[in-house]
Parts: sequence; structure tokens; C-alpha cells
Amino acid sequence: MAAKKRSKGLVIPQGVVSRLPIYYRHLLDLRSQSVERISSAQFGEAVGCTAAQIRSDLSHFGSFGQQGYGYKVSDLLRQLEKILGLTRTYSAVLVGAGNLGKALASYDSFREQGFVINAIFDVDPVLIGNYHSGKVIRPFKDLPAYLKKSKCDMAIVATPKEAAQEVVDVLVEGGVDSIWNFAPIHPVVPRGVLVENIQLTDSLLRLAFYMNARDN
Amino acid sequence: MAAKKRSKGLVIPQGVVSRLPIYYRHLLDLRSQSVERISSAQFGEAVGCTAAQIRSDLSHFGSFGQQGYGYKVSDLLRQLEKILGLTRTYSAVLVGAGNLGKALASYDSFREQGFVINAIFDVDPVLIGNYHSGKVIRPFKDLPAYLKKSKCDMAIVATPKEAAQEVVDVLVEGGVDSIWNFAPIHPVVPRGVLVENIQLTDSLLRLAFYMNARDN
DNA sequence: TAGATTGTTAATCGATTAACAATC
DNA sequence: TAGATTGTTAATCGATTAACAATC
Repeated sequence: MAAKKRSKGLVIPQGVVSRLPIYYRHLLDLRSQSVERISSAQFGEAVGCTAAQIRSDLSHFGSFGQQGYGYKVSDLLRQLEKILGLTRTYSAVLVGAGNLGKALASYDSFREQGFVINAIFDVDPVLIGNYHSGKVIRPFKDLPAYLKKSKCDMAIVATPKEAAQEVVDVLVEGGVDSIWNFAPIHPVVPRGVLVENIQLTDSLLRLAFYMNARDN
Repeated sequence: MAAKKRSKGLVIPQGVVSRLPIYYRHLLDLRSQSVERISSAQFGEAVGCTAAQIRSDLSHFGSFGQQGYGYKVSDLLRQLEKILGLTRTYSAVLVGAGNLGKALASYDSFREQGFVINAIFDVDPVLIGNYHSGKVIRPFKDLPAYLKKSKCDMAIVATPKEAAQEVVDVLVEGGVDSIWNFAPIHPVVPRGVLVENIQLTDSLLRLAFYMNARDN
């Protein structure tokens, strides 16, 4: 049975993982339009891939469809929520309260998805003590003590490049094992610590590449 | 000759394009450490791929190394700047002056890379007329007129989900053919218009997936 | 020259797609 | 039941890697 593969430790290909959030988003759309069922063919059409890919991707996690019918939107949505781990909440700390950090702290859709920022840290004395989205900005030096007291499922790193590795080290030292990193580096972490990087500049450079390639 | 393939219209695989910014970033690092030469083996080691992949990726664009020596950092950097289109500047408009838009407007590394935001637009009467990073926030309804007067190489879309497609339509109508989109949709655009999406939530969901998978 | 390392070709690997028996 | 569509297997496609002749 396909779902068993997971617990056997079989890895899910990266490509599959990248598509799951797309599927999930589309299912939310379908639900909001009160669509009850969808076939893999319709689904593929909507998200821009083949029906076979939809079915094959989902089969990594189990059998969620019904022959001759397709998938029930509400069922598949519930399954994807389970797969993506959206049936619980996540407590987070944010390090870096510059413009980007502030933007992330006040981004509602994260909270709606169950990610709650419980504390904000920065080194800048000008920022420390200020309130942002209902939270006081704390001095970075208090981070280790904070992590000792408070459970923290993940950290958001939105510092400048230069500070990022040190920040990650302090977080890992404090027991944080999942990091969402916006600094333009690939932080080095011990095995077992997850890092998901958002490289804004890389994305911009890809766009520049394609602009350039088109014009040539 | 490999470089010729480009002008013949041969497409560069997505994977290659995604790695170019990583290579570029590492070369900047090397230069700042005054490293003069590097072999594909050292390079691969540093960025986490094989030597063969480095050489194969670069060979899509030409022959930049020297047998028995490797690559001269300054030369390869110059070549990558050309490939990525970083030898010119790009004029941009920003639509959406919320927290994320403001963060992007004041993100120095974009300007350093040659991307200059010339105008900021929003629909919110509270924001219109305010200044941010030296630019006045203009009413969105003035965007078409602005695009008629002013050259614009690309647009940054940092609006809520609901507004994004309409904004993209207005931009495309106004002649903008490259869009850096931060709204959580895949905008529909005519052929020939480039869209690079940054899906913050998708990235967060991938992290959640891996957290969940690890704990099971 | 001898040693090192490229650019490229061939071999391998993995991911995507097409096809179809199973079955709702 | 007949029609539709799944989950999965086999075929295809493309990307990565290993190997090596070319050569600095």
C-alpha cells in the first residue's frame, strides 16, 4: 500500500513536495467555489500538469480517489492538510525586525495557516522595545534565554546576510530544528535541522536571465 | 560551439537557470575573498553539486575555463553577469505598498544589482501621497497614464491575492512584459510576458511538510 | 614535459507520461 | 450494466554523472 512507503522511510521526491502546496491552494479555491468533485484530468488542466502526474504524486501518500468518480474535494483537502502538517499550529520566533521581518510578522496568511509568531528579536537598539503587530521587539541577546523557557517549533530568519549564520547558530544551539531563512546565504546546520531558504535575489536574477534571453 | 546554441533558440533547462544565481553568488564571495582561480571540483564542493554539473551547466553558454587551470574567478564572474543580464539597469514599478511592498522597495541589494524602482502604486487612500524610500505612493488609477509616459522594464506585484490578476492585466495592457509576482496566485498572461512567482506560503508549506515528515 | 583540469560524449539515473487492468 | 476514472506498471524522456580525449 502506497501510504506505507512513508513510514518505511522512503523519501518523497522534491518535485512532488513542491507541487503539494500548489495542489493544496487549488483545492482551497475549488472549495470556495463549492466544487464537490474533480478528476485528475480537470485538476491537471487547472494547475498546469498532466493527469498522470497528479495521480502519481498523490499515490505517494495513499489512495484518495475513486474509480469512475475522481476525487472528492473536501476529502482530498483534508488529506493534503494532514500530509502538509496543517492540522496543528506552529509556534515561531522571528529574528530580524527590518522591513522584511515586519512584513512577514504582519502577513496574515501565515497565521491563518497555523503559524504563530510568539516573539520578535533584533540587535538594533532603535527597534528594541518597539511594538510590531502586537509583539515587543526584544534584544537578540535575550534569544537563548527565551528559547530555554519557551517552546518554539520554528524560526524565521530575516536578518542581513552578515548576521544570518550567527543567528542560525544561536537558534540551533537553543534547540530550534526548523528554519525559514530569508537571508541570502545557505546557512550551515547540523544534520536533522531543516532549512527552507527563500532567496529573493536569486528569483530576481532568474527573471533577469529570462528577460535577457528573450531579448537576444 | 556551445554558445551558438543560445542564438539558435535552444532552450536552457530550468534547473540550469536556477543554479546560475547560486554560482553567481558564490563567485561574488570568492572575489571578495580575493580568490583568483577555482576548479569545477572546488566550485561543486562549495555549492553542493558535482564538478560535472558545474562544467555541463556552464557549457550551455560557452567555454569559460582552461584545461589544467580551471576558471579565472574574475572572468567567470564577468561572463555570468553577461548571461544573467546584469550589465545593464532595469527600471521597475512597484504595485502594492503594504508591508511586503515597502520591504521590497527598501531592499538595497536589488538596487545594487541594477534594479531601480521608479514609481510605487497602491489603491489605499491612506497610503497614497505618503513617501517611501524617497518615492511618493501614487494612486493605482494613474498607472496606465504613467506607463504611457515612462519606460518600465519590469513590475513588482505585491498586492493581496484578490487584486493581483487585475493589476497584472493593467500592467500588461500598459506594455509591461516582465513581472515579479509576490501575490499567492499564478497570474494568467499573454504569451511573451514573463512572470517569476515568489510564493511565500508555498515555501512555508514545504517546510511544514518536511517538519511533519521528520516527526512521523 | 608531466600534471591538472577542461568540455563533451556515453552511461546512468530518476522523473514524467502513456497505457491499461481494476473497479466504482 | 456501461462509462468513467482511478492507481500502477511499463515506456519515454530528460537531467545528472562518470569517463576520457584534448590541451593548457
